Amino acid sequence: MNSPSFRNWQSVQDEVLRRIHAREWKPGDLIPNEVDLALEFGCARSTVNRALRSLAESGLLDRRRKAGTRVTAQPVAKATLDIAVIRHEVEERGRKYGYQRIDCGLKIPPLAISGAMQTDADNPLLHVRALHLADDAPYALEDRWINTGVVPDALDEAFQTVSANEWLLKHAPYTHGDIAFSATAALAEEASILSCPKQSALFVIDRLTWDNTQAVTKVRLLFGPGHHLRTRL
Amino acid sequence: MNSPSFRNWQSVQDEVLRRIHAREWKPGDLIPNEVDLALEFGCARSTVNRALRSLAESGLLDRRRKAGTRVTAQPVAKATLDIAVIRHEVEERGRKYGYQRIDCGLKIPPLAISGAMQTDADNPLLHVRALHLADDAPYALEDRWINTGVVPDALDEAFQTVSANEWLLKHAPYTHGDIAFSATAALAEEASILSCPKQSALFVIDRLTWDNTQAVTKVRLLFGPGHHLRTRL
DNA sequence: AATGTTTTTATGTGCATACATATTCACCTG
DNA sequence: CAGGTGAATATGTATGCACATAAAAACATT
Repeated sequence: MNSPSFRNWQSVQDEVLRRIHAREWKPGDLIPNEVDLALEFGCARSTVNRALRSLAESGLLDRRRKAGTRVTAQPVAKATLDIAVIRHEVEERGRKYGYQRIDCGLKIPPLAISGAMQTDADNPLLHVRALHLADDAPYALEDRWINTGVVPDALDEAFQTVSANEWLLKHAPYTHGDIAFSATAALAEEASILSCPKQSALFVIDRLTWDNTQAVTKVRLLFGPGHHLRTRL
Repeated sequence: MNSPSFRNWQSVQDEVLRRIHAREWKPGDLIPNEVDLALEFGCARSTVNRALRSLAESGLLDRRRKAGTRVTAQPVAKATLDIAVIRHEVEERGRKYGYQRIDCGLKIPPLAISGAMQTDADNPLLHVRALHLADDAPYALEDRWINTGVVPDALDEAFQTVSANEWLLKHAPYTHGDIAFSATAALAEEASILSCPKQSALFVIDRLTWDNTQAVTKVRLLFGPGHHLRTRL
């Protein structure tokens, strides 16, 4: 029973992963406690702790004080999506990025918008629409409302060359956000902007960004047919 | 300049977050090193390390040895989606879960499937189609191919009452998976199963699960119109 | 049996220290 | 000046120890 040196937390983690995967420890099973594992692996308890904590964070282990550590029965796969600036997203795929502002101006928003952003119904917000291009073809249509009460500087911007997407990241701090993915059929105008048939199935990302209790911006991104959002898990 | 006790890593993290958010440390800025921060906060370096490492994991800080720690210029928002078993997903929304198997049998898969799964083109796979219901209304259509070479036990299952979704999680180990989200227009048969109009925009999740180098299963989930996948960031 | 109290136990965290490792930066050499 | 070399430095991690904390389990009390 030579223990081939599990002296760093990565290798401890690998070994634990191996045992889970090899079903030596089955889903739902209680695994040995940290002290015993440290003894077996010939390392410090804190090293084992680091490894197990990391696995718990990624959802493979369930840990509770006194109750011990067990293999998650039905691991909730955690797909981590990287929502980057659209320009980066396009360039990372090796395509040329392009940007066209469509329109921009202060407007009283629809009730659905002021409601979601919790602003007064008669309070005008900055509305910006723009098209993101990849290799000169339409990539995504951005429809955004900006709370000028929170980001007054946005009023001085026309978003002609810099997308609101990027400008806001640089100028508007935020604490958290809600994001939702869905599918919708292209309306006539949307279809014409994205140069796709009317009623095409579009991939949608809705994002609402908050600075503590105040909504900063609400954006809807419509992606042309065939768009895929991929990740690993 | 009283330092009101930053003696645990959470409060250190909160304070760092506050400074980033208050723009005392702006995007791109280099922040003080761990030793200095530990001194300022009156705690051990390892405590500061824990706090900063955690922030780096969530993408708010960029850390490099010797180069130091800086506030991420354009934070890549990491949206973590929890992809649970569909039954749990439905029940968590407080709705009644239902399940109907549509069909199930060994079949030679289309080339697109055998190609993606890297199985021989003439190798039959187990094909299962099923409908998931929420409050007796169609919720998601599951179309799945199972590699019986990897999960031979699946042949003994008819998936009449237990969904392949759940059965596999319990019986088939896997190491990793690819997942993709997109939108598609409902074909005639899909529309009829989901009882929605033909050509409706459906939300799609495609998942391909691997056990090391062998594909375990490939599944396509079609969600009815109006479905949203939400998360926080 | 129902309820409240104490003990036990596994994880969670903090600290001081030491050493590892990746980079940068300054310096040296041809 | 180009290019290589080595010192300096910030983060990364392992260790041993101590104590905190949650929660189960054992025990006592009514």
